[in-house]
Amino acid sequence: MSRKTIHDVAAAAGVSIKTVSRVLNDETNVRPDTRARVLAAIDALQFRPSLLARSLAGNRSHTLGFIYDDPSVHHLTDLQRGAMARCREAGNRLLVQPFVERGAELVREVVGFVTQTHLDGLIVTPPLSVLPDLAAALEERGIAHARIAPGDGATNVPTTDMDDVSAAREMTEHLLELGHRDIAFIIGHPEHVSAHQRFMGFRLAMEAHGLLPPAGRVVQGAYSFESGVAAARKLLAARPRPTAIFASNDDMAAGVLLTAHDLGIAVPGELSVAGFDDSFIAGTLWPRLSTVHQPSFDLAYEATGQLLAFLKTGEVPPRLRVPHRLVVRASTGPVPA
Amino acid sequence: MSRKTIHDVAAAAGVSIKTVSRVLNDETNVRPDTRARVLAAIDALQFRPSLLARSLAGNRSHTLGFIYDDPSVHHLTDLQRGAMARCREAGNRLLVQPFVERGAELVREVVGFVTQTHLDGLIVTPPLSVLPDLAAALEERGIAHARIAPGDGATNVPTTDMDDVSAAREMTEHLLELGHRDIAFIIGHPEHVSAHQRFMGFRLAMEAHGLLPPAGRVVQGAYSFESGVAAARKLLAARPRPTAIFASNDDMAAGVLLTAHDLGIAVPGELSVAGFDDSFIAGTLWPRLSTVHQPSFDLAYEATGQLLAFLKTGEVPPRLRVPHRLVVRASTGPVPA
DNA sequence: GGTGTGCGTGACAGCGTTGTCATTTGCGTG
DNA sequence: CACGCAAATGACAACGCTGTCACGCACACC
Repeated sequence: MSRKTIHDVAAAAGVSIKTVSRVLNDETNVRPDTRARVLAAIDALQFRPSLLARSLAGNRSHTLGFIYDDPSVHHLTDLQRGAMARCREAGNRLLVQPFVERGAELVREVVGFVTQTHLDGLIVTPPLSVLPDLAAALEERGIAHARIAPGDGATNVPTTDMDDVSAAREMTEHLLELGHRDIAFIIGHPEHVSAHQRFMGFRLAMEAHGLLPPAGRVVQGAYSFESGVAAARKLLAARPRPTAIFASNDDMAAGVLLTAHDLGIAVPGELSVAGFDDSFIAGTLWPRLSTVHQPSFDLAYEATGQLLAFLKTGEVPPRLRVPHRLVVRASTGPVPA
Repeated sequence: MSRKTIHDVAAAAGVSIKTVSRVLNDETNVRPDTRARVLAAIDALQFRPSLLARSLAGNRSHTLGFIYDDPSVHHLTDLQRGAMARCREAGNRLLVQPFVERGAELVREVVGFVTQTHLDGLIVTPPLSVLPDLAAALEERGIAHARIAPGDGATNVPTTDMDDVSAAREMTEHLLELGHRDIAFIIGHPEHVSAHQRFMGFRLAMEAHGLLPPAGRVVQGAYSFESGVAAARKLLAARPRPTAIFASNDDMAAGVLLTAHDLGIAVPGELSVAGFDDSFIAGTLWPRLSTVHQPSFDLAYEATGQLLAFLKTGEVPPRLRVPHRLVVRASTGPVPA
């Protein structure tokens, strides 16, 4: 099957290739009957325009890049799905690419990626979205992009995020309402701003109740399941034990849950466990995990929409904050007597 | 930053664009000092060749498509990672695209996808890899592709799979060795051949011990967590209860585990639970799930390698069977007295 | 009836590479 | 020192589309 080209269609419809091009791109100034004739020819020949040629000739590739370096599978998958869904609706494609480098190397790789593939724009996900040198390089070179959860501070590019501070505060308040006072906290990967923000939310809620997290009750994690296990081992070895552990994402909370089970500690009878993200895993754990629903899909969906809008109009839409939601399930309960 | 082109490099190096092209493509017949001069110019200008132009002019896009329609997040993610890793090594790119259609519609969409984007080839994952009309259409049109786990039967395209039958048999034998006789089985999504093969392996092992799965002990699932919960509810309501449940993937096994916990049934004390896949989730569950390690990453990695080799040499490599491995953890134990 | 206006259409030059083929260069040979 | 041949290089078309601009034509206007 030799490739059908716009010339074949033009010949079949008895028009010039330019008219075919007009029909393909829904341009005006084509007589209805001409358009119909071209459409019929396209259909008859099963013609599909070459996106390569189109991108090369026009100045837009109708392709966005999605760059990431995320340890959390579920969160990432949801982000990717959101971005892809929005791209699909708009008739664009999404090129997904991981980047593990940092600093100048990262900048060079990303810029190379964009130039090589003629990307229209880039969806930058955490933790890449917080890197100032990458942000600077993209802006300097005029590479359109949207940032997901880049942390606080003004940006002059499309930005979406959620209120991690408030969300963590709400979860902490939920634990406080259950009577817990001795609450431990597992911090996420330090490269992610969300890790700091969630910790901040925790502290604010505690302080509002006149509480300070006692020494040894705050442990550094890395958003991974294993880091949750390690943190839980440390926390649960202490005497007295904390009555609740707030892990700042679900993967780490899963590690806490597993460790508690291993040690024969009843959840939530003797220990309450809270997570963050409401990822797939949260509903599969026993007891079902109390967590914060993080709108990962929406975050990426909206960011992509904003980027597309920016590309069209050139105007930077205002920062969009996607709502979160406390999800109380079975892993949190009243403080033991 | 206006785009740097091969012309800029040619001018800077004082050679023709064709010579630059030769250097870029590692062709012979370029004097070492000329090559060095061109390389220096490329470096100085931070030049990156346009992949679009290259694909359009040459006849290869150095891009493979990865098509899927899989309900199991973890398995899919691993496949995708494997394919991407192999592509990276070979300097190719991977375009990931889901397809939910079936029949003629699917064929049209996939073929359109390939033509539009000038794909060099396609990695076809289950369950798409089992569809005969898709396979026929691809072969008829001469679209190079590799199939992952297409089921039995000869194929004349690069193919990788694992031995689902033997793997399921081994797991069943493991349960039999623990003394279980009343073993229930949850079948996977019927569109996947692996579902049938795993069930087959289970039956073969049972029959080898003179056992037939009693009525009501075999339940249809769909490879999803929810279907595992539903199946477990049914199975665990029966009196007497089975002493073991073999769910044909980990997500369903997670559902079984959760349900058992909800019902206060001790695992593995009163009930052994086995899964299949050894996905991320298997290690996060409590008790840690006994399962079969399915080499998803390798499967896709090898399939991609085979496809690349086929594109280069035109020879179809022999079907590759990737080894699996029984992973006995804590969810299976001796039959209760 | 000449003129301006705007719609519908086509010719043709790019876009940034690779492929083909012609041409130049360098070097060993008689 | 001329000659021949292979190695090195270049000119230019081609890939399949869009952008630019020019052209022809119908229509309304004074």
